[in-house]
Amino acid sequence: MYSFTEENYLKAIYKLSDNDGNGVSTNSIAENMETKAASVTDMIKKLSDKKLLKYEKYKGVNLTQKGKDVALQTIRKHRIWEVFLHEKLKFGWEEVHEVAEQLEHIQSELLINKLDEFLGYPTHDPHGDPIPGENGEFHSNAFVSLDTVEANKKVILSGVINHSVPFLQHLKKIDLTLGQKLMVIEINEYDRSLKLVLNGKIEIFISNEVAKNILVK
Amino acid sequence: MYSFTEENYLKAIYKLSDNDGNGVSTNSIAENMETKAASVTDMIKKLSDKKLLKYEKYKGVNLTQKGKDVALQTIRKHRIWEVFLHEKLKFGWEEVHEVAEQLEHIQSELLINKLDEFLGYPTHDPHGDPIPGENGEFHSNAFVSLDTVEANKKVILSGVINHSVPFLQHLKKIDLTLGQKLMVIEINEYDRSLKLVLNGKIEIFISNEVAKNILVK
DNA sequence: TATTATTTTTAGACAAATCTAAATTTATAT
DNA sequence: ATATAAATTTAGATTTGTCTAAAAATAATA
Repeated sequence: MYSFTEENYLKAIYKLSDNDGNGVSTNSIAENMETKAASVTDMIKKLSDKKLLKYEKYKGVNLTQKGKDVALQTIRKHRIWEVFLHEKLKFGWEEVHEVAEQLEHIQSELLINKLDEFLGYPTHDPHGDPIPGENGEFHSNAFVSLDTVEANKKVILSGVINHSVPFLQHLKKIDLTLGQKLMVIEINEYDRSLKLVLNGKIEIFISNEVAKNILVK
Repeated sequence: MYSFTEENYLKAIYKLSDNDGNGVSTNSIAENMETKAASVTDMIKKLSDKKLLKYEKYKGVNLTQKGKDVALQTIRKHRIWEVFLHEKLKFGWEEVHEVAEQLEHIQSELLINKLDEFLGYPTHDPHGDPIPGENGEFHSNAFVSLDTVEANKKVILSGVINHSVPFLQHLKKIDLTLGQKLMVIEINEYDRSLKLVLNGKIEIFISNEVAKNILVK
């Protein structure tokens, strides 16, 4: 239906959209996709011809409903594959993204639906990001950032904001993985670094920078 | 490493090779890949430059060891994915090929090895074709065609020669699927059609044409 | 507001893979 | 052995996605 490249553009534009009506700029797309602005202009024209987005010269772009649908289905496939890689094939959460970037472009409705069923209809990927449904609907997750949690309240690590490989590797090393039960037991006044207790036993310290990038519920 | 298209050419040439030193003809490749001879010539030159095959004008091509390795790894990936689709996602054996044609091109050594482990190191795909190992080695399967089996000998359906969707659908409809235990109980002298008994219970008739395309052990 | 600076677009070129039509080579048949 | 047929290659064009360099539009600043 749509090419590998078209799907990647739509996904990038979707993620860059604020839904405030302000068009996504050519440069921001180019930066996000690690390509040049001239290439983006070319592709934008093509996607506009296909009614996947609205484009006015020099004004940036906004996805149409059709464009959003394609983006959401691609994100859905990406995240379902990530669950498969993590849960079934035991990939680390820092390893799943790269492979899922390829798998998300496999064309087969049947495949993704059967995979979804095989995995028990997961609602979140291994980074805690919600998986859109077949019709693009999100069950919003209402997670909060760990640096806003009050002391002595039990929470569960449910997602991350920073998805970078080094960050994910760091968290894994200090046993902060998805589903981890934890409690903030001390908030340092000076730098807002935190002392946590994991599983009611081990105590660890994390910086505010790290805490800001962890989501809990 | 190699493009989608390059892998497909190498796979097709591998399958068309007799290993008798006779080059594979341009036309046979074109026919097999449903493309034009001129396109094949272009691609052949490219693959020859990359030392994946030996090419002399008007003499056809032969894969080098390097070319065979790439072809075998692609076939390995294809067949492992077919097992996954059939065993885990419950695709019919007539449905797996098309999707595996896409999945075989995903680039990740780690992925295919972890998938192989997840599936318990299968030796054959859902059509009974052997799965090459990591180093391209085959455990040859020594199956025989059902039309050569003597009467009253218990055998197990272990593969097919004809891989077409209609043929596979037909077999499934009459309960002839991989692993089915059966016995030839009557061989018609006139047209060499067969009467079979399945699981020691149900009796069915099949034509010689069908029998020739079924492999048993 | 006039002048820079930045962003975006256009123009033209390139690489990959394909095609058609024509030319060339090899095979076949009288 | 010569003519015809079949297979293969070349030449030139096309599509998709990309790029650089230059031009045009918009934004920022003095």
